[in-house]
Amino acid sequence: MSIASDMIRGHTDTIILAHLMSGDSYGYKINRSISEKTGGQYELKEATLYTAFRRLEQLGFISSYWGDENTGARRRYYSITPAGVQEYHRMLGEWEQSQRLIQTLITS
Amino acid sequence: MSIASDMIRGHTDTIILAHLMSGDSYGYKINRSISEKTGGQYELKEATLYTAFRRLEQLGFISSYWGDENTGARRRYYSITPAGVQEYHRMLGEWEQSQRLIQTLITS
DNA sequence: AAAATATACCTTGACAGGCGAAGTATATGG
DNA sequence: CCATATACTTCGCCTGTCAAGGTATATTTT
Repeated sequence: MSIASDMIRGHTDTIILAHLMSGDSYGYKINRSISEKTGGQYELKEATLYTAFRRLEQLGFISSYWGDENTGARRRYYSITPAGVQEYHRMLGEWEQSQRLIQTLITS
Repeated sequence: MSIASDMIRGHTDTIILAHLMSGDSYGYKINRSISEKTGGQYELKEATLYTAFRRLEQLGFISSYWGDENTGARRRYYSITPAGVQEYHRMLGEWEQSQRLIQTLITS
């Protein structure tokens, strides 16, 4: 990972929700996907990822169920809920806004 | 303040360095300036601001001296150091990079 | 004259998120 | 049979933010 964690902090949840917008998935795969999408420049740490799942489920933004794999390790799948979809859009809006704000503030 | 702190987190130091790029200044004024620049949408909390000053000075990115006001409250002025200027440019680069990364990851 | 407000700085303790480290379990390739 | 890949989980530390409280001086209001 080459990007500072504090830059991503506050976006972890949105990144996960974004992935689930394209359909149910599970932890390991989501992390793989992030790594691929960024050309290996970024990946969530496992502890961070699974902590985020707990938090998002707690908040009602995602729900989970065990997959019925008959081979390999068991997988816990996650679905985004309607509240999660709404939250995702809200977060996107915040990103747009904060992006402009930060740009204003860090260019001297 | 209407913007989530976690969105700004990781940029506090850069915001301060950016301000000092335009010349020496002191805490209260910098915070005012941030508030004005963002139309009141964002302001650093005092504790956060002064913690950041300590951190940046510790790291050698800024240096401080007491102003010689003969009226009003005393002011501690801050200067950006050469190392701070370098760090500022590095941070700007990180911002460009992470901005692209986040954009990639949060748009489904 | 007293009280309120603005300027200006500082410290303490709590909290939340990220993450290193370690552990559990199954399947596959050498 | 052992290493590696897949897949999930928990514990405890670290760091940055911030609410709350404090100090001190000058101006404005009552």
